[in-house]
Amino acid sequence: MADINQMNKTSPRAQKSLYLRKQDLRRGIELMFFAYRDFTGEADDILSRLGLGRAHHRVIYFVGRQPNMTVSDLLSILKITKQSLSRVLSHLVAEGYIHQEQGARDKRQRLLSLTDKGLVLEEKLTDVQCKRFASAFSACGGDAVAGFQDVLANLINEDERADLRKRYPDLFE
Amino acid sequence: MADINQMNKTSPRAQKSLYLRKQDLRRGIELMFFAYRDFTGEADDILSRLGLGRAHHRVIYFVGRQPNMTVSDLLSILKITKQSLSRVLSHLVAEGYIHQEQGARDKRQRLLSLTDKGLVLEEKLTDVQCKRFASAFSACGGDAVAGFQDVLANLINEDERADLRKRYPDLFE
DNA sequence: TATTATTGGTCAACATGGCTGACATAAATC
DNA sequence: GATTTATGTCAGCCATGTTGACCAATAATA
Repeated sequence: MADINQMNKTSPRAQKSLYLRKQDLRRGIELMFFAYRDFTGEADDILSRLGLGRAHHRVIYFVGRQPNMTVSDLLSILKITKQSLSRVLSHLVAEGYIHQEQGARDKRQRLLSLTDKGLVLEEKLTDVQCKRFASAFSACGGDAVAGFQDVLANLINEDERADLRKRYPDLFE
Repeated sequence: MADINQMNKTSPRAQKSLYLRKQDLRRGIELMFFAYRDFTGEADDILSRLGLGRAHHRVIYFVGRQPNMTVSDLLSILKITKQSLSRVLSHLVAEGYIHQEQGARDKRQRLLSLTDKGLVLEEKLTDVQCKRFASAFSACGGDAVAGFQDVLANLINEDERADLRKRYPDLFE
């Protein structure tokens, strides 16, 4: 596989679908890199001014999305160790962004939710990211958005996709 | 903006395009998070067994894509500090993944290219990521791929997009 | 030619956010 | 009563970003 691009040009019979050529797959890799970087950039700036990082953002985002979730829930979404999460979560609780209360059914559980302060920050962060998406979506139209969602969903590991489908039924339409 | 979803349901006159509702924008955020994590996961595993990280991957990838690029070129693509790059790049040179030679036009420049060892690793890493894209693209079809590319391109900062268009004319079709 | 700007390297220090391992505790469950 | 589960905590390591300071070689220019 010295040069698949070359192959595609010189050997019509080996021609793949237009979107499965090596150059198209590489474009996917590159677009993901650049888009993800800019997608997170603005929020990172806001966070850094507050002494917070991207890890804090993830916690705030997912707790905001699903109030009263447990630490376990969060761990299985973020797929990091509890020690890593603990550091970030403790900080957010200490700074008053996150409120935790004992679970009723299982008293060991800490049910996590955003405080008012946390909610304000969550809205601010989600807002800048949503604006970016709104702008991109508007520029591309509904069919492109559907394709975007479809491809991203299929980039997710299959088992993880099944888990997510259960947890967030509306994530995949 | 207590609850835009609620608003969309209860106030038909405030209804936005189907793909610009808050829930759709949030879906974009979430899909990006999960897809990016899994997109990088396999490569990260390969790299960690070699004592390398994602930062090394980026260098290997972009040097592989554009041999004989300079350190400056790489810095403006990766958008990290030269000190950060230096650490990673020195390591890759020491480990024999990257070859550097003095620039002919400007003797200060180090022109970077992959060694045979570097090329082997680059192909292995690119291959696992390309396979993921090939699988996702196949599952979704060409229209979805076009939409995917279109949306990602529009998520990139406008000025950056212009720069990229000059550097990699084929990145945006 | 002398000065300035560019390209790049280096050293030191620090922060974030992953990781592992070990151990503690309370509550639920078998 | 014993075991499993949910969670916390402490200690340390590693990768990868940051800033600031400073140096050297080369290129461009006044």
